[in-house]
Amino acid sequence: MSEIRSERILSVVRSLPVFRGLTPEDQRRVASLADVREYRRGDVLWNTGDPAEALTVVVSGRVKIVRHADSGDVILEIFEAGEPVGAIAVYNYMPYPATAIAMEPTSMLLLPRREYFELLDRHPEFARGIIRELTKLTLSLTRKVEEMRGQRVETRIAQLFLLLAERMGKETAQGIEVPLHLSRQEVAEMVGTTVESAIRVLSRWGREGVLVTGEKRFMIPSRDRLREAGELAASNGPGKPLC
Amino acid sequence: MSEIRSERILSVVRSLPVFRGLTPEDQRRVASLADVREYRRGDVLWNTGDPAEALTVVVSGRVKIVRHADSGDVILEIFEAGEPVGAIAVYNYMPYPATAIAMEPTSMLLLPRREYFELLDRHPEFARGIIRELTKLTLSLTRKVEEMRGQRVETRIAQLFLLLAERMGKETAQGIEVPLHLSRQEVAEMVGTTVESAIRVLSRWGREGVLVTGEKRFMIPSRDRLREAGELAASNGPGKPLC
DNA sequence: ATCCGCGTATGACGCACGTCATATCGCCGC
DNA sequence: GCGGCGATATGACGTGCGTCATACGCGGAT
Repeated sequence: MSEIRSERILSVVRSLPVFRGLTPEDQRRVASLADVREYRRGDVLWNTGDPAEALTVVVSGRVKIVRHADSGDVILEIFEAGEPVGAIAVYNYMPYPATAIAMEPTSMLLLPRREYFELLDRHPEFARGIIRELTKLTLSLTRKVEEMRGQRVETRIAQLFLLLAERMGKETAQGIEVPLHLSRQEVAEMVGTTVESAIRVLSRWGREGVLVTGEKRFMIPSRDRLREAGELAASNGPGKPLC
Repeated sequence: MSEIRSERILSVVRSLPVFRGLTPEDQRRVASLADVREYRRGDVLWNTGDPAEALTVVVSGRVKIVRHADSGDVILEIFEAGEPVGAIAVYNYMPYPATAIAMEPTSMLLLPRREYFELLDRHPEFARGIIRELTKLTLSLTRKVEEMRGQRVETRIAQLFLLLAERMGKETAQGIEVPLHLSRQEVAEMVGTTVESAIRVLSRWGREGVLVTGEKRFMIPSRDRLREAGELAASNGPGKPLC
């Protein structure tokens, strides 16, 4: 029983890119100290303010990072398989600055902080991998700030889905498929608007065939049509009163 | 001449917290490889897309990081003395993702990438300092994203100045002084709005004595009054139709 | 079957704020 | 002196979208 479990954890460790640079014996050590946990959609991995005692890496599934503001929640980021979540908090002995929630059935690997630091010190390659992830995160936040400003809601939603298509889109016969179950509420939280506005845009695009919501996924028949739907807005006649 | 200069660079290196953990001989080595440059207000340190060939640390003065979007510019961050700027870009061999501009007479220390990496590898303490700065940056961006959403312009400007007061405010007889020369345009770019809106809010607050613009600085007579000016908005009667 | 809760959808209303136009006040160069 | 330029200011106008209300379909609980 426990044998089977530890065998499974070892294979999980081997499968994660962050641990690829380690020696086989270090991988075994990591596996012996790590734990794997399963979550269902909606499960809270941790809340804002919880102490960060372990490095958590997404093994499969997806996790959203949410900040609760008075004026509604904001989804800061979505992490996928292979990505470390909350590496910053663990590193700095700080409480988690935001809440983490599973968006689908998800399994996570947990590595105690102690061991995390040891790896950082002994394996420069591991450290670089972590820093690279931090970089991705920073750039993504940067882009988010830039997009948040001024832009119309339609534009932001279009950009969101174009980005998602780039990150996790699969080409199919009918266009690009984004295999992600996002509620209208979640879309709203990602672009910083209200549910109603998100619904209005998405249902209209659904009718127009620009972006079709399906069973736990979205379809983008044409990247270009989505892009221009976001750009030209309700611009009807000539003259450009829009920014 | 060159002697005097290198002497000066050495003292600069010694004065920067990031290099404090180094051995004296390493400090001397860093100083011998580093360079110091001076800029005036408005000078461009680098543009978006420029190759990042050196780690730059603010010695004195202030630098703003700007992203040029179609719909206007956005100020992402302001760096002060002691803080490394663009550490991410250098680390990842990537072109700078944003433009850096001096906001005041500013001097910067430039350390070639090669040496930067050597320090990272040989001095874990140095690496930790860098990661700590990255952390601060990430958290700051996180907060920015959260504030950008939904909030009214007044609220965002109030939060901006409360934050600045916290970061660089000095208590005086008339209140908190923020010794920073920000044009209305720059305020607008920091909170993601237009010059006109920023002007309207700031000039009104000036008349009301909530936030007074002075010669290259701002005065906040009362933190609380500024806070409530941002919160209650034009809410007059009871009932809360505002978010 | 009935009720409740949740996600989705759609309409009406109003306001905050972006846009455009205009004006004043320095400061600089000639 | 004058004209041009940039920063600050203020008013008028239009609208995107947040707010509120209402409605419908669906799954789970009793």
